[in-house]
Amino acid sequence: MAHAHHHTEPQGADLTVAAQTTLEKAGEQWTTMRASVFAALASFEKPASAYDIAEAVSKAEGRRVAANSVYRILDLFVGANLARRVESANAYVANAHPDCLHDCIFLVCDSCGQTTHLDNDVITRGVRNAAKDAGFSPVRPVIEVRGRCADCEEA
Amino acid sequence: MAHAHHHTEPQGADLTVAAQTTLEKAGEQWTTMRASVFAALASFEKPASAYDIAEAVSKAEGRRVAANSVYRILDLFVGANLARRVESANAYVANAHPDCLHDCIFLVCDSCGQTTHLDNDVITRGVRNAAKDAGFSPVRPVIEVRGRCADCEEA
DNA sequence: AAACGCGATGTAATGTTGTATCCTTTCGTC
DNA sequence: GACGAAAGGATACAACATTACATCGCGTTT
Repeated sequence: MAHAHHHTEPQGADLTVAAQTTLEKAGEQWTTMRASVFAALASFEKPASAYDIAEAVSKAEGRRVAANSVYRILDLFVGANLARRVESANAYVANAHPDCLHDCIFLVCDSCGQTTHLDNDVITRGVRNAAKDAGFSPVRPVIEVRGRCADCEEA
Repeated sequence: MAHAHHHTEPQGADLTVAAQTTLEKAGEQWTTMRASVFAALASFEKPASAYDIAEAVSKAEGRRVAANSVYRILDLFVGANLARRVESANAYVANAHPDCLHDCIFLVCDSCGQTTHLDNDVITRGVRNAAKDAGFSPVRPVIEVRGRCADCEEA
């Protein structure tokens, strides 16, 4: 069944603590580098590319951080559900609820880039089932919608 | 409601004729270059990148065809519904039913790359409605599933 | 303490995907 | 044939992603 929970968005410190806890529970280390990447990722209000993050961390640390280090850490984060990749934008967003595993839906505004996150288990279950019926198994749904957000529409 | 139609896949000549007809009906020209790109695209049984296609056309024509020409034509094709872009693979597939406009769902095998195409209007309608309810307004759903296909699973 | 294994990170190079700019060709129309 | 518009070619570059290999820190073994 659909589990009920509030999706109020934790900010700043809370978010980071949740991320650290989750990562450590998964048997991975919460290093300073990982903390920096997570902080940078969380500081964007739009999906950020690996290069955006590399640049942000570089600036924050006063040293050059290479893209591939960022990619490695982002992959780790995605694997641990601390972050998600927005496929249609080649970019990443922090996941405010790393302990909550459901598939999600991203609405990406083509005009301003703002991305909102929906959870709709009815839809995602439908997609999973459709894939399973076609013989696919294991399955990772990618459900995104490109369009114009309400703010950009009225403008 | 879901419209009923058979999705038997037209092959080769039929597919090309349908593509040409549709493109011309849209007021665009069916040039030799476009025919070559379409033929190359249709000749792959998996989603092909623009560079894959550039290479295939280059080989077929015995001259160098640059990626940007291919991109231009693919964009045209996508706009006219002759082809579709698989976002999670940065690649394109020919659309066997250019006259049929519904949103579609791609199942992409992470192991062999084979991609199958589903139509499920119940799901796509759900996604469109969810986006609309969130204030999004023109809307282009991207629904893809990464996983392992039946053939790769049993192996 | 020296040697070792191992995970994390750094460095550099390279590969892949996508756009921008400017120029030439083609083709319909007059 | 002259002309303008659409198509395509050439080149460069920007953005995204991976690979191979070196190094560092740290706990364990000897």
